[in-house]
Amino acid sequence: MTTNDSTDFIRSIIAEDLKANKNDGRVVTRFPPEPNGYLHIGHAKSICLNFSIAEEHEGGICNLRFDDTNPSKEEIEYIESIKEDVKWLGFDWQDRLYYASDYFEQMYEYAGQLIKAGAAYVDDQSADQIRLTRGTLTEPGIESPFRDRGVEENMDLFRRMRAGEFPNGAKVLRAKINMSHPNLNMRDPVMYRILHTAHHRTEDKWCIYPMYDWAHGIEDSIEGITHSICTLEFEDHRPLYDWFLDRLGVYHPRQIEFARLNLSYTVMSKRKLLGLVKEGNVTGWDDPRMPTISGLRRRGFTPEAIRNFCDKIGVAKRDSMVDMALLEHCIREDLNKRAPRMMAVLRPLKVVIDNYPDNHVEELDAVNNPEDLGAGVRKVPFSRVIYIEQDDFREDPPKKYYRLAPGREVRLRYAYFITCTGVVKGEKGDVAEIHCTYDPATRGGDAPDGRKVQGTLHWVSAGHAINAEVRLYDRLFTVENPAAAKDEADYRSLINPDALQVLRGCMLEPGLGAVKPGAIVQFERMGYFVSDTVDTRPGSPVFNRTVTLKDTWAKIEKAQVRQQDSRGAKGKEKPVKPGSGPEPVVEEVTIDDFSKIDLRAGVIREAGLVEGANKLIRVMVDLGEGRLRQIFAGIRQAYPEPEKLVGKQVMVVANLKPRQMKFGLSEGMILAGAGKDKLGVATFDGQLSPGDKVS
RNA sequence: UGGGGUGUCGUCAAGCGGUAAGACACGGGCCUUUGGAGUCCGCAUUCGGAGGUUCGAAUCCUCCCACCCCAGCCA
Repeated sequence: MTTNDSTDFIRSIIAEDLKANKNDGRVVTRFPPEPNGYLHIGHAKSICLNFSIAEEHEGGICNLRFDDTNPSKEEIEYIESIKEDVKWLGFDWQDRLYYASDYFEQMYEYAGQLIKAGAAYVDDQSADQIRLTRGTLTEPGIESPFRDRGVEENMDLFRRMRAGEFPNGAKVLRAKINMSHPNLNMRDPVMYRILHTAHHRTEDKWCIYPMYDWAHGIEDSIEGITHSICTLEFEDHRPLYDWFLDRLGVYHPRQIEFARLNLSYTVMSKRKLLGLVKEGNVTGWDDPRMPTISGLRRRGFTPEAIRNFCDKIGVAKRDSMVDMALLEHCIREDLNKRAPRMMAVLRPLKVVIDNYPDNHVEELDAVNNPEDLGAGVRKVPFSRVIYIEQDDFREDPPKKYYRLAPGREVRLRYAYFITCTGVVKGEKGDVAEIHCTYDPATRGGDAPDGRKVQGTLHWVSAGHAINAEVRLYDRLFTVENPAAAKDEADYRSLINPDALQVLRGCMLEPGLGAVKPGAIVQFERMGYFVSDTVDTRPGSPVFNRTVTLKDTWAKIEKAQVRQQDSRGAKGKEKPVKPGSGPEPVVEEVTIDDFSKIDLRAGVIREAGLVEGANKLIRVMVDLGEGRLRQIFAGIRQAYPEPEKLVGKQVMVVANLKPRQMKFGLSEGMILAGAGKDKLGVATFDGQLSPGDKVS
C-alpha cells in the first residue's frame, strides 16, 4: 500500500496549483545562494528540491541565481565553487545563470514607482535611531519624522542617494507600511542602504544596494518563478514579499517555506563553518571533515549518495536533526555496489611464515568486487613475509574474538590458512612480529578437508607493499548538536580531536599504487577510501577514509568493555583493549542538554531493598502522573531501612531515558548528595504537589 | 505579555474521519573466503496534554503545554 505515491507538502502544493491551472502549467523554481561561502549538505537539500521539482514536470526549469545584493560580503571565489558544486551534484541550469545584480536597474525603477505611489520614503535617521524606534516584540514602533516627506523631495533625495551625494548610513529608502504592525518586518522596512563599496560584478556603478526583502521578490518575479522555495525563517517575511509585489502590480510567485537540514555531529551555519576555516580547526572549506559539498567530495562521497540522502530525509516544516548515521548509510549503500575491493594494512604487524620457501613469490587471484562479478579478478603477490593488521592479532584473545592468536588458525583472504606458532616481543614487551606456518593445501583459501576457520584476515606481502599515508576521518564534533552549545568557547571545545588521525607507513597492495586521485576503493574489512585529490603525489599516495564498514566486532567489543566496567572494581581484570581509539563510555545518565533537565517534586509511596544488590533500594515515586514511577537508587548505605523513606518529598529528574536494569526499569533519578559525613536524598519544605516543576 | 510556525517510534517521516507506511538506528536468527554485503524476524494498542463531536478521531472542535523563528542599513 505504500509505494512512492506519497510526497512532500511542497510537491502537493505545486500539484494543486497545476490542477487549478495557475501559471499556465509552468513550473519554475530557482536556487538562489548568496555567494558568501561554500555550499554545504544543507544547501544540497535545497538544490535537490528545486532542481528535482523542475525535472519532475514537463518543461519545468530551475534557475541558478546568485543573490548578490551585499557587495561587502561576497566574493568571486564563492561563485565559482558554488557553480562547481551544483554541477557536481548533477544538476544543470543550462543558460539560466542569473545574478540579482543584473536587475539593479529595474529594482531602482520599481523603487521610484513606490515612492511616487507614496509607498516609500527616504529616511535621514541613523541606523541606531531606526533600531530604537522600531519598537519591540510587544510595543509598537514610532514613526520617523521624515516619513511624510513629499513625493518630489523623496524622488530627489533617492536620485541623489544613487548619485553618491551622501555617505554610508546617511540615508535609507524605507517602505511606508505600518510602524505598529505586529510583524516587525512590516514596520517600514529598509529597501535601500548606501554602501560605497565596489561590487564584484557591477563594480562601482552603484553605491546604493537593495535589501533582501525588496530584492528577492522582484528577482523571482522577473524570472517568472512560480514557486519560490525557501527556509522557515523567511516565513515572517512572506507578508512583505507579498506586499512589495502587490504594490508593484507585477507577476507574483508563491513563496513556500520548509525546514532546513540539521545533521548530527556537525554544524551547518556559514558563520560557524567560516570560523572553523579561519581559526585553522580544519584545513579549508574542502577539508574532508567539513559538511561542505567540496569537503564531502574530497572525503569520497558521491553525488548519487548525497542525492539519495536528500531524498530519504524528506521535506517538511518541523525542525529536525537528521542522524549522521543515515548519511553514512547512504554512502555505504552506493559504494558497496561500485567500489573495487583492495587490501591495505593500516597498522602493520609483521608475520613470518616459517614453512614458506624463502624468495618464493606467488600470484594469487583476488575478486575485485563480490557485488559485481563483472569487475573481474586481479593478481596479488604472496610471499614469506607479510603484514597483517595489528588489531587482527591478540596474545590473549577475548571471548568471541575470531582472529589470530597463539595456536589459532585463520584464513588469509584469497591465500592460505595460517596458524600462529610464536610471538617475538620488542623491548617494551610489545608484539614486534609473529611467526606462523601455512597449510599449502589451502591455497586460495579453501581447505580440501572441509575444515573451517572463524576468521579471515586481509594482508599485504611485505616485499611488494606500497607505503602510503592514510587519513582516518570521523565525525567533526563529539556531541550530536554542537550548535546548542551555550557560547562560542565551549562550542569549540566540542570539536572531536580524533576527527582526523593520520597514519603513515601504511602498507598497500601493489595495485593501489596506480589508482588515480579521486578514485574510490574499498580497503577490505577497513572501509571505503578515496585517493586524495590534493595531496597525492606520484610515488607517495595519500588516501582518505570516507566511512568505515559496519563493524560487528567493534560493537561486540564495546559491549564487552561496558559490561566489564559495570561489573565494577571487584572483577579487577583489565578491560579488553578497545579496538579503535578511546570510546567515550558514558552510560549512567543520558540527557542531551543539562539545561533541559526536568526536575520535579515527588513523593515516595513505596520503598524497599533490592535482592541481590547491596547498594540499591527500589522506590515507587508519585510524580502526579496517575501512576507511580519505579526508580532504583544507589543510596541503601544511607537508608538501611528504606521503608522510612515512604512519604518523603524528593526531587526527581523526570526526563531521563528510562534505564533497563537487571532488576527492572528505572524511570528517573532521585536527587541525592553526600553531605559532610553522610549521604542523603535532597528534600524540601515547600508546598509542592507531586509533579510540580522544581527547576 | 506581540506576531509567525511546529509537535506521530531513539532519529527522519507517511497519514487528510474508517481503526498507526517506510527508512535509519537498535536487538536477534540465517548465510558468509570482508565480523562487509545479503536475507529473515522483532521494534508506537497509540499520535504533546486534557476535554468534546462522532458508530468510529493522529485526522474535526475547545482549552492548555512544549519547542523553534522574528526587534540587521545580513541573506
